[in-house]
Amino acid sequence: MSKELAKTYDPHGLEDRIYQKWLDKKYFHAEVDYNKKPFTIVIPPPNITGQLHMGHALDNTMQDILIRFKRMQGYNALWQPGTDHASIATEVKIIEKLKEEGINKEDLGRDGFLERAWDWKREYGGRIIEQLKKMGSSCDWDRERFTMDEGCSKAVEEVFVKMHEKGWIYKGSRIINWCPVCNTSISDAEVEYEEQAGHFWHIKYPIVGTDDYLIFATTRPETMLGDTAVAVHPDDDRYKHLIGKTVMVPLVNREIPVVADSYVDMEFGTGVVKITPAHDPNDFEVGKRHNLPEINILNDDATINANGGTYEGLERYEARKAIVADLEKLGLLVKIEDHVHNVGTHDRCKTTIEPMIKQQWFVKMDELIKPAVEAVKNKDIRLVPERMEKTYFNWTDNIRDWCISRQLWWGHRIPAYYCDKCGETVVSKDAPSVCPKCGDTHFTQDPDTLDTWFSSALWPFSTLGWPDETEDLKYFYPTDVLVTGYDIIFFWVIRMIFSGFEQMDEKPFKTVLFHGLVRDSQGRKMSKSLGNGIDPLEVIDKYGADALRLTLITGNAPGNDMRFYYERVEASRNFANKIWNASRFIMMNMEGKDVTELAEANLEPADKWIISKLNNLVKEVTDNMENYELGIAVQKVYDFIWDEFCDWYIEMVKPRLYNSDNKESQNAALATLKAVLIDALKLLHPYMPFITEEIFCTLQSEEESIMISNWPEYMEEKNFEKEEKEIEVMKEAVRGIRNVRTSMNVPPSKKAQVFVVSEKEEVLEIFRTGKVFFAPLAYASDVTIQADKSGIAEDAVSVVIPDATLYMPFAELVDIAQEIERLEKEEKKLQGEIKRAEGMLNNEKFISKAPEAKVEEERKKLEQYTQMLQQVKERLEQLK
RNA sequence: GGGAUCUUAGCUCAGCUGGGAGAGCACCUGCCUUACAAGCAGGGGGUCACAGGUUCGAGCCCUGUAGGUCCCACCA
Repeated sequence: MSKELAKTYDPHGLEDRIYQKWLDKKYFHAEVDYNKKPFTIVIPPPNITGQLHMGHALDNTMQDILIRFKRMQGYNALWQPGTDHASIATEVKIIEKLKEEGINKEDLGRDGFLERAWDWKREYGGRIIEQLKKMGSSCDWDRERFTMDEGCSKAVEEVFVKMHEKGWIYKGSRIINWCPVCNTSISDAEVEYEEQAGHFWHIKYPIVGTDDYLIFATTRPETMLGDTAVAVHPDDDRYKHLIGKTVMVPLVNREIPVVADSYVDMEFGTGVVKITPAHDPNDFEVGKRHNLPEINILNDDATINANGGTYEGLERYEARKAIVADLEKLGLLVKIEDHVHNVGTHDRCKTTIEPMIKQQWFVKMDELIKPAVEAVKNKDIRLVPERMEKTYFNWTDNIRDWCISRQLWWGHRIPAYYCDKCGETVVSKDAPSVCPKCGDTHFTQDPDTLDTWFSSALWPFSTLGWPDETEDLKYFYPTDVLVTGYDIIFFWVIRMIFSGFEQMDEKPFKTVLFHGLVRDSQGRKMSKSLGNGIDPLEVIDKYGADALRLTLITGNAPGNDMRFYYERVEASRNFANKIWNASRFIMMNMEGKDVTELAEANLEPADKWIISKLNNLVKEVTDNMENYELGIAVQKVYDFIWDEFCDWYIEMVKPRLYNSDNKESQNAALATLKAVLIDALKLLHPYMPFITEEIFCTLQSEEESIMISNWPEYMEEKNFEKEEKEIEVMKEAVRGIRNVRTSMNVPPSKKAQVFVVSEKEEVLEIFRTGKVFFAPLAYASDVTIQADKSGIAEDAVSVVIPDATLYMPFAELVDIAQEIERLEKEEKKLQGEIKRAEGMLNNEKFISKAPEAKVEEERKKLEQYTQMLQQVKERLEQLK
């Protein structure tokens, strides 16, 4: 007894059942095997705080498609999964949760807090993994990793120590971006600039020893508390004489010099800039050049510190108000202008960041970045789409040292120890026992943790066992493709690349495939605050993972954003239903019959036609997929299955199935149906893994899974050009007849006799062979095939196709005028085509410059249209 | 300020190295034809943003213009 498919397609239950089977069978698991070529993808590790969103759904669908494709092609496919500790994002979440319990992190202390964090990880870290499974992701879950597990931590320490020894990781006092809410430094990449309406305060500082003033404009008047100079351009005639003089900072009464620096733009504002080295990156540079003192006026929470004198304790914006008011009282405020400017905010919490000078750990970038630039430049690493290279180089060309220390608790603690006695710094994997400088044995570890991207940067090799020299590493590294959104090029992609070259002396991956953002139906970013996010799990629940996956891939080109709405999911679901029913139809017809293998000798033209079509499809789809054109590839499979296979082939073959007299013909049809369906399912499997598996296994109960079956291959012997052309003629004839019938409002129930007339014997032969299916498709009561028009009623309706004319004499009188009108339209169309072809062929330059094949093609078309036009004209004359 | 990208059917988008404009949805007409009404058959609808240029030939290549989106820089 063969299994049966349920009557209607319903993904519920089916998908979970199948996924469990795959897990049980260990199909996702990959082991080193030198008999096979490896194909490796490392997952962009989702945050443990995360919930699956559409971005994940797209990202993982793409990866799964590639992995399944390569697995079927015979590669040893490894999809390495895992999660990211996401230091700051997670820490913020945990703090929020603690707040609900009325606890703040300091109450718990570092160890207590970390305990809670690990609890969190255990509780929620697995949630997103379960959600990825719902998508059908064929990750090797036996290899699941976490950026803070033992191995990854070991890798982090190894890199830190190594790079420190090399001098590429250093501790320094530099101006960094400070988030006063998260209370930590952040890297340049984490600063998001946001346009804000602000003001320009025009302020004057008295010039010492004169009654004169220097006027300048600032967007942040409160920083005047930390001013240590004012700067003018050295060539500025207005101010040249003041260089070297001093001005008085009001309110704090500090005398500061007027310095000359070409950083000042003479054209902008008044040409005078106040310099606050401790709170502005540019001023910091100016300060360094002129040896200016750096006065920090802010506490970590962005309140004014003791250096702010009477303003101490005020929050930064309160201080601003107070200072402006006080300046006004002193008559030092000239005017206030509206001013729109970009304000740096922390990408996590949107707080306005505060530039501050702090001791932090940095990664020196200038040398490190070189091989990463080179690799992309010489295409050793391929970015898809190529235009992403511009974004990439834009970053690498302007790179600054990477601030990697964070004043957070959740993360990799910096492996630096300070001698309690002499303060000596020792960087090492393990706590040192004796101070190399003073011999003391007491150390305190650096309290800071590392930027979360520091460990993600090592992900492609740390997950394969590095720093140990594992077999996995030797075999699976470098990985093949990285699939990710273009929004994390700077955060992650670049950092993985330079880390790969530095640690492994080899690129981390050969190709980076970028996708865009999934937006809502109006093109807006899906976000929590807008509440416009569509939950992928809800979509899966309603329509199934296959439908969701197909929706995310169709019509989507690499690197482009896409819009998501339910109508598209429905279309995908409908396609699933289509395949389901076609398969059901085929199985019903196979029921109780011994369908043999395909044997070319028995095949009829229609069989060869569809086999040939499929054969070409295999080639095209494989090519597209190798080129990461996933959207194009699946579109072709969709068209083939729906249009060619279902709407044409199945319909062509029905008469043979229903007529059991000719067993051979029936068997050939069934064998073809089955073979073509199976290969089509295979092509579709990477995109819609569940439904294809279900049908595949039901169709042939001895096969255990489509996901470990062989990817179809193009075969020259399956190319039947002659039959392809023949069937196209038949299709043309059927379409022509259907058109005419519709335009004349003839209902399908009303059959008509059809005469096929052609001077060409081979054309007549095509129709003789295909008569069985031609008749029902063309709603013909009877089909007569002959070389001339004898016996055909004068007023029969005619359809002209290349090399043949079809006639339909209807019993009732046909409206001759209408028929003439229709034929005249046809005539006009053909004349247009002829004119076009003649135009080209009469062009001397076209003949001489266009490729031979193209010219020949046009000649053939011209010939054909001329012949068809003649037919139409004859008919017209006859009717008139 | 620099850069990327988009502008194609009513809507959302494909369109590979230049060689007669496509899909899905929506719309109109006719069909419950024994796989499927989540369907079948047919249909309407596009000076491919605009202006130049290169070419035998441009949706595709080049230049410019307009509008949208995004990234980077951050003139205080």
